[in-house]
Amino acid sequence: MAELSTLDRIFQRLNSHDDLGSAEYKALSGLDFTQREIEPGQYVLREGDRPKFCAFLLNGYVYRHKIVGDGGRQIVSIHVPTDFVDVQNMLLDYADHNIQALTAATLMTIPVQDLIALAMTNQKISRAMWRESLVEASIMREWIANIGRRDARSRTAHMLCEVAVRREKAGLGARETFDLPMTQEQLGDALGLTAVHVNRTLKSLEIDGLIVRSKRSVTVADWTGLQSVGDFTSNYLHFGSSTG
Amino acid sequence: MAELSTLDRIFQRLNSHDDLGSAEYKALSGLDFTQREIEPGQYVLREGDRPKFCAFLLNGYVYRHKIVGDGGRQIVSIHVPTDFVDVQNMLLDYADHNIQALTAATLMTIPVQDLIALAMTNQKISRAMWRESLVEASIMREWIANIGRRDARSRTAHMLCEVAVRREKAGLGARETFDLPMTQEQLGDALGLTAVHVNRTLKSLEIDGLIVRSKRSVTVADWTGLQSVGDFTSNYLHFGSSTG
DNA sequence: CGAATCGTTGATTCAACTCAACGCGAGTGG
DNA sequence: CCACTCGCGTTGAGTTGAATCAACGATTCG
Repeated sequence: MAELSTLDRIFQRLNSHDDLGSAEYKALSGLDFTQREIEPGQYVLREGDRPKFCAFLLNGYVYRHKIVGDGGRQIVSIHVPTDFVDVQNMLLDYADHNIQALTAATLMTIPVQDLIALAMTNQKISRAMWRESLVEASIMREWIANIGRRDARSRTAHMLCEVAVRREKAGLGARETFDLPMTQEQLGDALGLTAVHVNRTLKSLEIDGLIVRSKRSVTVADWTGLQSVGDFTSNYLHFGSSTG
Repeated sequence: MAELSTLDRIFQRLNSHDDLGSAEYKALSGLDFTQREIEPGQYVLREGDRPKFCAFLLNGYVYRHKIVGDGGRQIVSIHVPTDFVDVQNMLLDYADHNIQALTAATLMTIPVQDLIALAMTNQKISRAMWRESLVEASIMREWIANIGRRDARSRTAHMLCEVAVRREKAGLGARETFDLPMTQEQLGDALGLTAVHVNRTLKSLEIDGLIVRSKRSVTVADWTGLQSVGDFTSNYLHFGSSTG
């Protein structure tokens, strides 16, 4: 498979939501893209900021989080390449959460106003971007259920499955080969657990032969088993377009 | 204040997201509305169903929930009158969650295809509905943080604050007078707690003078106190339009 | 090579769950 | 009109999953 251009990747992503044509491709190509390299831990947007750019993630991991009153942090979503990391804020006056790089990452930023203007004049793009935000919301609902109703083992397995499948869908390799470079502290913040308990939970999953760990990375060893422990199905990821 | 017609209420709701004009009012009035009365516990939509209608809630409470593998239930959102209860599903091929009436409720249903068609031809309506769905997503992020990072007391107080404020915003009376007719079982399913623990938590909030309970209803006794215990601010509800 | 960050493990505590009994009010049927 | 049931709320006792506290390894990086 030939290397895809950035524009192709954005087009392909939106095209997965709605059937786009050459008019849309042309319209997208007219956007004012800026490539931006960010370092691990760097903030893309802070709570309270007015969003000025919408970003398409080309490389690396990015996550969004909220800080609660006692200083606790909750990661509310994780983004893999080909995700838009800012559709959620596009039409809102200020960000209700922080966006931060997990690893070194490459973003393609687009001025929010331009993107809104494009969506307002192109139905298909509007529909595709809207759908993108709805699928994200569906993932959030699953996270609510995951954190609210599954125990640590199941919850952790579920999250690993989700990231594995989303990476695979994005063309980043088979689900069995994915790599998740999060610290146990960060995993805890995503799962509503403490780092210590994440450590014990991962160990337990490894002992059961479901995952393999080496250094700071996790690999799936037994997909079926992990899926079963994690009570995971990919329905809520809504692969397949609205017109299909 | 004169009684508002259903159409006025829908217009007003969308107008809170984006400045609409008479063209939008006229377009909305052309929609094929059907009023539908539903009973407590009745399903509006089931997981896996293909959404055919989008509903505007006129009266009563409605909630959405997911069932996890071990039979546990997690409520992922609660709706008060003037909420749209189905924008989340509009562009998705099948529902990833259930929608059920909490109390007797009145819905105004609109065929999904008609509403999409309208949005695709009217930028302002499209933008307003899109924004409606983004605000809902913001509420879900707050729920993730609430369930993941706050203890039972704070978590419960936070949810009470949210419903109180959303009801007030919808013109259903001051936040101190709201009534939440949920069983403790249902509250538990919304908060990721058991009914027994909800009972103890509510009791504790009442002893501290933050709420008053009588029969199956909760009233706010000390708003400032409840807000403080619940670590609640209304930022994430994004009152105020995108153009303001 | 030292410092800092992150992972690992054990001991202990605690918040929330489970189990179980009982109370209460609304509705129902004899 | 009372007895019965049923669903829900309340309370206590005991258990447990996850948090906390604390120490020590391992890894990375300047």
